[in-house]
Amino acid sequence: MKATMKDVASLAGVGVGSVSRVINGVNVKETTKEKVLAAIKELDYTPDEYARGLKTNRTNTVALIIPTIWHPFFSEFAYYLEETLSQRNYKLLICNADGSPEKEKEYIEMVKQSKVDGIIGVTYSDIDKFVSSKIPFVSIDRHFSEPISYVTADNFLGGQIAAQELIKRDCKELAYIGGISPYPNETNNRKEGFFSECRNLNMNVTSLVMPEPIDDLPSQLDKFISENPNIDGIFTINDFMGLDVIKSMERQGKKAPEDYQIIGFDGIRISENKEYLLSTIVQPIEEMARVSVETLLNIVLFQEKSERKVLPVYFKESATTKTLDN
Amino acid sequence: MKATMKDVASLAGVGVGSVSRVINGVNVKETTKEKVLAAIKELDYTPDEYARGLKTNRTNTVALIIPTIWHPFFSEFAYYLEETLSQRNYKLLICNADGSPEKEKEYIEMVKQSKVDGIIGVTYSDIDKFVSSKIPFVSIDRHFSEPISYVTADNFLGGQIAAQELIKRDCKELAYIGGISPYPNETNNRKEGFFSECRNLNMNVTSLVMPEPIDDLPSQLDKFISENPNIDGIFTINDFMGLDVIKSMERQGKKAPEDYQIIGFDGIRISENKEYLLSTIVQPIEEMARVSVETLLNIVLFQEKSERKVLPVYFKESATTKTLDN
DNA sequence: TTGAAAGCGCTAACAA
DNA sequence: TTGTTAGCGCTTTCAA
Repeated sequence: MKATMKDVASLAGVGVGSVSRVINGVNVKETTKEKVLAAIKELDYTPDEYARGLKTNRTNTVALIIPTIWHPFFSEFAYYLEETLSQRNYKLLICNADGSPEKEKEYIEMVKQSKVDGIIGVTYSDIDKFVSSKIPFVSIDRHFSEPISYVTADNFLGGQIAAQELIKRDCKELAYIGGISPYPNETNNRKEGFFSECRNLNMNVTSLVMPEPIDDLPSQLDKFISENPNIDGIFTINDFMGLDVIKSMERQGKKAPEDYQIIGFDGIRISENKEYLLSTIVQPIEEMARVSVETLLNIVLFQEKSERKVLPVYFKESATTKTLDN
Repeated sequence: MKATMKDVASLAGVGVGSVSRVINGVNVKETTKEKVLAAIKELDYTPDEYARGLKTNRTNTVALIIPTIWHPFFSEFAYYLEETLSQRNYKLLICNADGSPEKEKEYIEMVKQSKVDGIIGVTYSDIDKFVSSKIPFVSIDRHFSEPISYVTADNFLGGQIAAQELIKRDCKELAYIGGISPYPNETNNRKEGFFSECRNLNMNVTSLVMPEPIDDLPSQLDKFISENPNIDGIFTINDFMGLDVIKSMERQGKKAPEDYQIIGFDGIRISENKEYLLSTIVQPIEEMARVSVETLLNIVLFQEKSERKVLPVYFKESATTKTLDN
């Protein structure tokens, strides 16, 4: 049978209060402490988190809601989240919401049930109603109507940088390719930034904007590309879309960076120490994770008000753009 | 303030026992049930999992210990685990152990602390001492000395299949390339299977076996490849190693499948709906996840004895082997 | 079929 | 600095 605090107390010949104090590191005489510690070791005692949580109402657990963990962006994000949380002695629960508002709601309920202390969520569905500003919630890449905390990369800036880099590399015919979600979404600013910068620099842009869920993506890409054969500089809403565009281009016999140049967005890598899949605007995923944890724990622990953090992005050259010599 | 069972009971005009019974679906008169349900809705009540866990000693949570979630094999595995667990109303905690036995131990302790009901672990370090057969633990890809449950793909068979497929495709000079861990490890059977089949078919095999942690992998590969210029069929311990070999080959101006053919192991895909990275022996990751959950919950819920499951693998052709016409 | 009441293992307030 | 004790919100006897 598992040892309880009472067992430790009686073996050590002290009260349960003292045992509790030793464990929580408050005022205890050295000799008492030693006796208790000896008893703890003797009985191989570890405190029951459930009983503790019942009193303190804290679980030291945070839930992450994402569309799917089976995606390098989210798995990298989850990796750094867990690392950061672990340092603060917190645990990480994973929820693959797959765009299901029910499942997102279920996890949000867990805060009320005190199964988790707070939530970090990358959610693209419409769950405003469930996310009241009273629960500790940090959103990634998304504004809610309520004053919810969020952490996001500077998507607008990313779009601007993409335009600059393509133009610097002598692209004459620019294109933007991406999907568009029915829900308000930070990623849309990537397009805005790109267009804005092109306008400033007096460049023309063709675009293919596909409503989500996207139906038969390859055909749509093939069609767009063959209808616009002179395109030589492409910015895609994210790296995965970039990969699809590259494949479509291949089908037309075109290769980057010789025949065209392309920049994605996200900065995805398959795994640590692996390369970027294409030239891309990198989101500072590790920093986003750290800032998310910090923001969330500030709310959980100190009831801080909601905060909004926008983090910088940068261009990372890989194999799909020409190297500038200078 | 959060509503408690007591609040519901007094609003419904019944005792807390009845509320509990309604929630747990046991013998209650219909009229009572209705009153209670109404009160629950009225107060937006949800049971506190902590209090419940304290009594029942169950958390409906399972922990997954892996080296890192930032790896497509593990993130796919975690994806299917979460999906399966979710159907059974269980939650999934993630632990990136990064090969740290301390962190693995910490999570194993969580079973004792009743923070989780059981553990599914892919662990390559030496933690036998902590994993007693008394705690609900399902190991992936690894034998422990104690009679611990495990689920694994048929690595030996995979190695055999790889040999067959390369030979079928007219490879004459075979090679095996992989790392080797100081801890007993299922993945070693991949090599054994490959060698065994080559022996049966009277084929010679060169091999590069590097002790882990591997120091300066690219140089070792370059050296091996330039010293063995006639190799035309390669089997690597896993897909990532395969990718590294492909890069090394590229540095020597060789391209698959024209100049050589290569088969990896794991069946990694970046994300759902994406392609395999190279021709490979596919582990049935989804099924491994389902079987792991089933095995674990049988132990947790029904105290079943440990089970050992070996699941089949299969060859999946992709761009790095020649297509057989028949 | 029910309500009352006894704990589950812990923390924290209180009194000593 | 301590031991004692009252709950935290729930489940589960036990009587009624």
